Amino acid sequence: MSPLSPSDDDGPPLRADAQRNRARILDAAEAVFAELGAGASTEEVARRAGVAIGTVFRHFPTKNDLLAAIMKRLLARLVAEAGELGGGDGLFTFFSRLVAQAAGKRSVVDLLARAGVEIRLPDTVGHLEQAVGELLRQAQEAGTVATAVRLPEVMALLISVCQGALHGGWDAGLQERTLGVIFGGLRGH
Amino acid sequence: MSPLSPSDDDGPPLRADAQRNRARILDAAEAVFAELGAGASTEEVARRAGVAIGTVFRHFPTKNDLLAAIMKRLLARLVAEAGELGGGDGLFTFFSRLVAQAAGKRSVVDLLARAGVEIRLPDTVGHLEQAVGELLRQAQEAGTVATAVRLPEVMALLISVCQGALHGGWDAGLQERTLGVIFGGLRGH
DNA sequence: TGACAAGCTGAGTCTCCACTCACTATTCTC
DNA sequence: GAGAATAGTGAGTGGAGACTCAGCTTGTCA
Repeated sequence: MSPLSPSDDDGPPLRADAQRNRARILDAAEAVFAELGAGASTEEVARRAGVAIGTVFRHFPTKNDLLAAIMKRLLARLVAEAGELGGGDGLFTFFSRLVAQAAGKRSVVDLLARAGVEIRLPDTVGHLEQAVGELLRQAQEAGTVATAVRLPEVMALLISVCQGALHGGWDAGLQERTLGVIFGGLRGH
Repeated sequence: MSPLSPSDDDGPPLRADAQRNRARILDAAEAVFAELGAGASTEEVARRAGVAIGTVFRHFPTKNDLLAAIMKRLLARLVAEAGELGGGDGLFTFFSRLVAQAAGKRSVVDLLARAGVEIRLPDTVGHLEQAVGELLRQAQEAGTVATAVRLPEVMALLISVCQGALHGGWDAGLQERTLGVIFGGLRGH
C-alpha cells in the first residue's frame, strides 16, 4: 500500500485543478467499478473521468489505492447512514437499505468483500462495526432483537446478504422475503 | 460456450490415456480453483495435473468450459448429498455442511455465484433447487420450518451464507451462531 | 506388428492491463 | 506577469495469461 494518498495527509494543499480531477476520478471510479466490478480497467476510469491515465496514477499510485479510496468513501457513507438511524427498527432499516443498494451495485459488495484482504481499512471498518453495534444495542433495548444475538453474527449476516443480493440479482419481493427470514431469526420469535 | 466437451457427448469413446488425463485435469482444477479462486491460471492447473497446457485446452476449449465442468461435478455432489438427507433436520444439516465447505474452499462458492452468469448449467442448478425443495418440504411437514417459507428465499439464504462464509473466513463458532439466527428465522419461532 | 488416428507437447502469439516517464500545460506566488 | 512548483499527458514498457499449432508420441485395431 502506498503511503497516504493526496488529500489524506497534511502535506501542501492540492492545486485547484488537481482537486477537481481527484474528485472526478473518484466519482468515475465508483461508477465504473459499480457497473463492471473491481476488475474494470483503470483506463476506463480515466476515460470516464475525462483525464489521461497518468493522472489517475498520479493521484492513486496503484489500482489498489484507488479501490481503497472508494471503499473508504462508501464505508464512511454507510457509517453516516447508520448513525442517523436508531430505535427498535434502525437495524432492520439499515439491513434493508444495504441490500437494496447491493442488488444494483457491484462496488459496494465487491469492495466490502475485499476489506481486510487486499485492502486495509481497519479504522473505517471498525467504525462501521461500531455503528452497527450501536444499532444492535438500541434494537435489543427496544426488545426487537433477542439479547442472545451478538455483533459478529450480525456483521456476518450483513455481509452475506449483500453478497447474495449482488450475485443472485434479487428482485424486491425476494429481498423482502429473504430479509424477513433473517429478521425473524434476529427477533428470536 | 463451446459445443459439448468430450465425454459429455456421445462421439467416439476417449482413448485410455485421454480419459486418465481428463480426470487428472478435473481433479487438479478443482484443487487449484479451490485454493486460488477462479482467477487462477490454466497453466497452474496443467502443472498440478502433470500435463502440458495444450492438453488442458484439448479437453476444455476455453477456461470457462473447464470451470463449467467442475461446477457441474460440484453441483452433482451437492445434489447427491441433499438426496441422502431428509426429515425435520435435513435442511438444517445441509445448510451447515455447505457453509462448512464454503469456509474452506473458494471454488464451491466462487463458482456457485457464477451459475447463470458466465456459466450456463440450468439442468444441474435446477436439480439442486429440486433437491433443496424436497428438504424444505420434509422440514415443513415435520414442523421444523414455518410453512410460510418458500424455496426462493431458502436458496437465496443458502447462497448468501456461503458467500459470507467464504469472504469472511468464519470460524466454527461464528458459523454456528450465524446459522443459528437463520435457523431461528426459518423455524418461525 | 504395422499403420493410422487420436492425443500430447510447449514454445510462441495475441490481447489486455497496470504502471512509467519525458515532455508539456496549468496554477500559484511574489 | 514571470518564474517556479505542481499537475497533466499519452505513447511506451513489462508481464501475465488465454489460447494455437506444427511436430512428435502413444494407443488401438486389424
